[in-house]
Amino acid sequence: MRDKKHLKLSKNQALVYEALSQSSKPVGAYDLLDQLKAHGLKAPLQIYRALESLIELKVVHRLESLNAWTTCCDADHDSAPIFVICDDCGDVKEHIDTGLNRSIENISKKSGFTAERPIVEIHGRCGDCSPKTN
Amino acid sequence: MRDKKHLKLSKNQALVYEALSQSSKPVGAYDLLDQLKAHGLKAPLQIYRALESLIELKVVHRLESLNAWTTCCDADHDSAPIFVICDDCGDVKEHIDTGLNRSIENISKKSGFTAERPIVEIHGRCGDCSPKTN
DNA sequence: AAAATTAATGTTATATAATTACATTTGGAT
DNA sequence: ATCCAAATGTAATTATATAACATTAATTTT
Repeated sequence: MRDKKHLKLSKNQALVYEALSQSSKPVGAYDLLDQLKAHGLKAPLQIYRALESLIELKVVHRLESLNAWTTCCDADHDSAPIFVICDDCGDVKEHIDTGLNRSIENISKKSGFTAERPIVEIHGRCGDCSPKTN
Repeated sequence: MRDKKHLKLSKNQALVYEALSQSSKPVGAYDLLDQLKAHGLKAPLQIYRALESLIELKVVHRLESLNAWTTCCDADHDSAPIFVICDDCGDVKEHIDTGLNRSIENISKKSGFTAERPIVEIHGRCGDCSPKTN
């Protein structure tokens, strides 16, 4: 999102967005709640609602395979976000790949399907965590 | 998996696999439990354990974005299973696509990543459920 | 500025999904 | 027959997410 800086977020949205921004890794809803209790938040729903609107605004993504959320990279988001997840160190990187997007379109077209929310989460080992070493 | 027929499954594994086979859609763990109570199963863990081993055997997949499981199609499973999910009628189809697999490999290679468990779940509308109609 | 509307919040309770811990049984290998 | 690994049984608990209802804040319309 180009104008993350210019977004006017509500109090809870801003708190949740801040917390996600400051984490190097995706964060779960209850972890967010724990952190934000210091700021007066008390109930899971406050977190879930903030996350929902941040996703709507396209500044946050949910990682389905982790039950966790992360801030969006700055890329064009008509295209599918691709997450590469190291199961060893927990590092997660967001990618954009035109080839993969084309494949999704091809697969959809072939079957008369309309892709609206493509989920791509690639689990494995990052370069720093040598594969097959646990 | 080519020899699904020749798999020797344990009692609980067979029950869960049967139940999944007979469903046209992915099924949740507690739904499976409800169905299989008639056959004597009583606790969630019996379901989760059976599912775990069936995944190990590569005859069942978990759909991360649905918290549900489905039987594997017959395709080659060195490649990533791709699920196309209609959010209207709930229909789910498994695809194999060499292009998409190549993309995953490319993305991985570029960043020194080793892909071990690629998750691709494309949500949208199938041909029968006209898009933008809800 | 008052009224109307929409978006966001607060709180409690509940629903849904998955795992931990511990004890026991079964099936196949040696 | 003994051993070992895999599978099972059961209860309790943890983790994740939503429903329901009441209230407040912000924005738009008049």
